[in-house]
Order: sequence, then structure tokens, then C-alpha cells
Amino acid sequence: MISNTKQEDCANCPIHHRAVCSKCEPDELGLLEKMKTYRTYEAGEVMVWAEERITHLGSLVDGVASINRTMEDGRLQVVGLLLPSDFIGRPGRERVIYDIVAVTDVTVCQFTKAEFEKLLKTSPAVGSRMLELTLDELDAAREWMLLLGRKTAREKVATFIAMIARRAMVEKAGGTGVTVTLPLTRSSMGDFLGLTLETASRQVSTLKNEGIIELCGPQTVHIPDLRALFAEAGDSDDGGLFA
Amino acid sequence: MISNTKQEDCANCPIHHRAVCSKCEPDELGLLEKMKTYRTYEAGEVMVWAEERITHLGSLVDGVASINRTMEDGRLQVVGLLLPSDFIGRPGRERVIYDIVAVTDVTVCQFTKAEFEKLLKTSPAVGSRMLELTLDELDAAREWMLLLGRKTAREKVATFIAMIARRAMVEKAGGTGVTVTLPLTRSSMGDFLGLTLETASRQVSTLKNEGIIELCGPQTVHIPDLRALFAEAGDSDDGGLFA
DNA sequence: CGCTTCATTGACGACGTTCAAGACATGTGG
DNA sequence: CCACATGTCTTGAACGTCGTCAATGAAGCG
Repeated sequence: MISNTKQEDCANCPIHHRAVCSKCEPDELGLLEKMKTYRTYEAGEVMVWAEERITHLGSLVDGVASINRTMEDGRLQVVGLLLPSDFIGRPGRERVIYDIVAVTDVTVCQFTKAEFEKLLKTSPAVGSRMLELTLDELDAAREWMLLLGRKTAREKVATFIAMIARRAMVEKAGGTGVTVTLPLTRSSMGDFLGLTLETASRQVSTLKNEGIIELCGPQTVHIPDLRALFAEAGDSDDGGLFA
Repeated sequence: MISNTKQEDCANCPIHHRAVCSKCEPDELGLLEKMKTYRTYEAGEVMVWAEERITHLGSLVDGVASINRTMEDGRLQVVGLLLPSDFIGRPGRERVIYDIVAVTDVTVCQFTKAEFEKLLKTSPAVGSRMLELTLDELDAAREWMLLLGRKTAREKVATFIAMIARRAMVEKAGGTGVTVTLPLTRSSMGDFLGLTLETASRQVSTLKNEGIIELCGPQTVHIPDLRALFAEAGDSDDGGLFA
């Protein structure tokens, strides 16, 4: 399913404060409004195929997508999770070697690659914000390398749930308990954490049995004490929530 | 040991073609020459401490350094390897959460953080090159995530040696055999590959016993058939050497 | 020459994978 | 409304890879 919409108002955009356009002045924003196109994908749809020519770049407005790296024999590793305001694509390169797959239904705000790359050259606001976003992605990737290389299965699952909870907390801060929905199935969780789906499932179960988390549905988790969960994740860093 | 040297000629710099300054015109290069300082570190020296305020940014001119992420209990993961022309540091952030350690003796070309960040704002040549470098680092980090999450110990070690060999090949292309020196000890190899030093050592040994590689010293490896090594690494990608 | 650091190798055990079966939820058609 | 199919999740049992602990050897240095 493909649906295109045009000319939504950039000033009211829900991701404007964090996306690649966040440093643009009103005049530049007007320019972007003429260039941009919205597009939606259904859960499970492949948004970008590895080895295929890249035609568009843009921002994820709504939903969750994953960046998948596959080996010849089928082994799969999720090397990035795209959430609203994250940038999609790789300027300056014809092709990428990973697929981007919609995990939930997804809406993107996109530009043609050529137009965006021209903008990148001419607009310091876009260029410098793009650099910031890329540096943040790099930090996140390195954080994940520590997880993949050194954490136990239990710590991996705890870290994942903590990560989701942290993003949810930004909105509804308050008490110590939170309820969140995991955007991934056990199988995708495994692919993200460098585990099998069985191990992922087992670790969710043990965390549940020990009272660190409570399961409402398989995808819905209530966390009575965030501190306890963060402790299981194994990093000293609790995300600054209890600083 | 700290030694400072100034005013070397940027035009003759060995990393000028790839470093953050590679897109600068002669006039900007003159500006850089006034700002820059050289500094050397001995093998093993910590160049940047986690949690400490960043004062300088720059480029690695000579040697090898590693970016180390440590957990409270001491578990260590190397999340990046810095080679000549790679950029050192994190513009736009006061602190980093990893150490940067000189693996061999190292020479860097550095600027004060404040000055470099001003340059980043005013010079499109520096800004856009910086973005390219960061995107490349991100690609490399994701490649490594696949290795850490999904490859076997054998594949990890093969991939590492293949990576080193590939960089060596750029200079002396020709026959099918190459001899390279591994810049890391078995222990650091393990930290880089998400393995213990024993497993790293064992896999080097088995690759040797099977004739995939030959050991001249513990750090010096001769590869009779690069194709065979790349096959062990598990990626379809052979680096385009046999395209 | 002893000290230190690095590399190799062996024995053993733990953690996570693999293979397999069953539970649960949701949707479809008779 | 129930039978049946599909996909996800859970749980069990056996196996294997890799980590742990330990001993030994090789190389560099004061």
C-alpha cells in the first residue's frame, strides 16, 4: 500500500523539534514543505532493500522500523532501531547493504535523494543537524556493541526493556512504575540482541518470575520499579532518571 | 611523554587525502596550520579518559588507537579501532563515556575543541567531510554489530585478520599472498571481537593448523590465499578485491 | 638471571543454541 | 458457534560452543 500526502504544516510537525529539520528557520522550512512527500508502510513491509539504488531520504514520523543486516546463510542481525524523528537513509552513497523494514505501521516524511543532498550542501542548518544525528546514532551503535559483545542474555533483555521504558518515561514521568508496549516480537528481539527467540523468551520469563517485570500481554510490560530493571541491565548509567 | 611540534606543512601531510581537512582549499589549510598542534603518545597510554572533559579534537596521523567501553565490573569491549586519518573525539559533547587508548605509539594532529567547533560551523569543507567520516564510522560500527551478534569465534577472528589484510592490500596489491602485522595482542583482539583471549588464541591456532594463515611471529601473519580467508570470514563481501 | 608480559594448550563447566512439543491467541470458514 | 489453521510465545531436554581456571612456554628487559 502506498499513499502520498503533501503540504502538511512543518511548524506543527510532531517530530520537528528533533528531526533533521529542527534547526531550520521559517524560510527554509517553507522550502522543505515544497520538497517533502509523506509515505506510509504497513507493518512487515520492506522500506529499503539492500543492494537496491537509494532514491529517497527522509525522517521517520510515526511507527518503528528496523535496520537489518543479513548474512548469506540467513543469519540476521538488527543493527539499528528507527523511532520517530530518526533519519532514514544514507546520504552520499548509492546503495546500502542492509534492509530497512517497517516493524509497525510507519509514516515517513521523505525527499528525493538528489534534492536532499543539494540541501545538505547549501544549508548549514540541515548539515549541522544531520551531523548531530549521525554522531548520536554512532554513540548508540557503540553502546549496542558493548551489549552484543559482553552482556549476558539476561542483561541484554533487561537493557532492551529499559531502553523502551526510558523513551516512554520522557513523556509520562512521575511515579516509579511504568507500563510499556514492546514494539518487537520475541523473534525480532532476539535478532536485535544477538540471541535466539527462545533465549529471549526465557529471559523475559525469568525476569517476570523474579518480579522485575510483570506481563500484561506478551508485548505489554509493567515495570514496578525502574531502578531494579536498570540494575539488571548492567550499566552504571540509569539514563539520568535518578540523578 | 608529551611532545609538541608545530607548523608542519599540511600540503605534505600523509593523511591529508582522507582526513577531516581533505576538502579544504589552500586558504583554509593555512588557517588550520596556525591552529594545529602535534602530540605523541606511547603505546598503552590513555589518550582520552571517559568522564573527563574533552579539551581537544583532531586526527590520528600515525599509529593505532582503540576506543574502549568498560562496564562497572570490568568487562571491556573495544567499540572502535582508530587508524591513520581517522577522527578523534566527539564534537558537540562535553564528555564521552569511553576511553581512547594508544595501542601502538601514536601521533595526532589536534585542535582545541572550541576552535574546531567554531570551524565546523563556518567551514562547509570541514563540516561536510566530518559528516562523511562519521557516516563511514557508523557503517563500520554496524558491520561490527553483525560480527558481535551473529558470527562464530572462528568467523570473528577470520574477519579481523581479513580486515587488517584488506587495509594492507590497498598499498601493495599484486599477487594473491600478503604478509601483515596484527596491531593488537590476543587480549585486545578478544576485547575487540567479544571473545576471551584464550578463544581468540585458539581460533588463530586452528586457522594456522588448517593452512588458512601462516604465523611468522605471534603478531605477523602470512596469508597465502586471501580468498580462502575471506570465505572463512562469512561475508559475501570480499571487499571488492576479486570483483 | 629473575621478572613481567604475552601466547599457547588442556580440562572442565556454564551459558546459550538447537530441536521439539505444547499453550495461547486470533482469525477464517463451515 | 465451533472446528481448524496460523502465528507467536513458552517450556523442556540434549548438545555444543565458548568461557573459566590453570599450567607451561617463549620473548623482552632491567
